[in-house]
Amino acid sequence: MRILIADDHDLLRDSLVAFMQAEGNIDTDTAANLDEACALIDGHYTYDLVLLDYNMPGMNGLEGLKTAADRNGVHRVALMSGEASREIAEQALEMGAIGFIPKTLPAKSLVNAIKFMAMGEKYAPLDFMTAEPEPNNHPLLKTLTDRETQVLKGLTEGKSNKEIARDLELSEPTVKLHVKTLYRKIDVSNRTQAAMVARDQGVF
Amino acid sequence: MRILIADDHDLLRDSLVAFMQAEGNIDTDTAANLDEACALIDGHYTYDLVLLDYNMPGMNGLEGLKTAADRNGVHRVALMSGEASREIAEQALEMGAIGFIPKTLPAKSLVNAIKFMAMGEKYAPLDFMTAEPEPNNHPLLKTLTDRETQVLKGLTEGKSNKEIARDLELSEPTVKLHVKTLYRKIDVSNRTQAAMVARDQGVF
DNA sequence: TTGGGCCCTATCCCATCGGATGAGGCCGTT
DNA sequence: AACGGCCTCATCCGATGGGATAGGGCCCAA
Repeated sequence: MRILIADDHDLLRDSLVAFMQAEGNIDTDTAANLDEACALIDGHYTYDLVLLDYNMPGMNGLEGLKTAADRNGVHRVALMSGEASREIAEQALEMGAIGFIPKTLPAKSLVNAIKFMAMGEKYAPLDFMTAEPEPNNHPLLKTLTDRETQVLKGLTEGKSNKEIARDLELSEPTVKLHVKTLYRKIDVSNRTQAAMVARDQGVF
Repeated sequence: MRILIADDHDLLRDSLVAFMQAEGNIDTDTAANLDEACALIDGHYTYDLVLLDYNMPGMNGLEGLKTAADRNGVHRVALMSGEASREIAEQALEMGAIGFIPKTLPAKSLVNAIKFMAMGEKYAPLDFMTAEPEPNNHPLLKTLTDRETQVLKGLTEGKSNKEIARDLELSEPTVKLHVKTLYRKIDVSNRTQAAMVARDQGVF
């Protein structure tokens, strides 16, 4: 069994390799970015599993997943990430990834998941995938009312007031009011800044 | 010597602990999020170094750094991150962090850096800090001209066309032109969407 | 030299946004 | 009962944004 681990974190990569070797019977190659990974994939080995980090040079979100998955001789590609959300995991699986691994997993589960996928099984940690869209305890949202939060979400999606109004079944003036008040609360002066703040804080 | 490592990645945490123990003479506590870390800090141990992951639950950007640094008995706090940019590193150091560690460091350097900081020295990897604001090979920017790229940067900062024009020493109509054309190129219909796309792709 | 790409500027138009003001309804606490 | 918080809607205003159109300049390649 041969797997390829692509991640730009030296420590994580080496730790994983050590663990996999301890399992015996598993050959592990590594790459520090997508290009290196692709070069190895195009090489003379066939991998039972290609494990890609979501946040590594060359990935550009889920584009890199497609890039790697479209190569000859690639059977199974899995995504690995430290911070990615359920949505990204779901998108990856929809795009044909055989699995998704949050780096927050304990080492043992991590190794098991990799072996599991290398054998052709789909894998995604149940508790992670079934997690509620999170109650969102974010401090920034603490200061916002329900409506304001909904409106802010609309802003982060680049919607106009009119669109937000339609989606929430409100009148436009009402939306504008919420917009204005939430500007004051998070201390910004236009919708783009509001959206960026929300994104920066990882609210949604 | 006693240090506290706070990171939500089980594997990374355990690996680091193993490495530190192998060094001997270093007691290492761990936490999986900021709250746990703060609880330990408030406990009966005094840490020579508190190492915080930038992307862990409770951090909310650099807020968490302040939260931890403001506690009693905290001498030295360092930030650790897998993907953070130079700017964040610089901000952290400005805020009083004793160091910044990219997780992309080889294990050996990582351990040395931690020991270094625990002894009271400031640390930041030279090649990382002095790296150019990166030529930015991002594919999205490949399709944009220089001016469009500059304008897009302005958009991600939530600026108005007028502000962008002033900053770039252009007239407002010119900025509007660039804005319009870059909308077409990245297939969005307003500035907020453009800003979000740029942010999602990690362009700036 | 004749394009074409990129850059700059200008004007005009309408839609949208940001903000202020006023008003009413609902609900829970005081 | 009175108040405050939250939600709703309306009208009006000036500023900004999105888009079209039209012009000119520069430079490089065909």
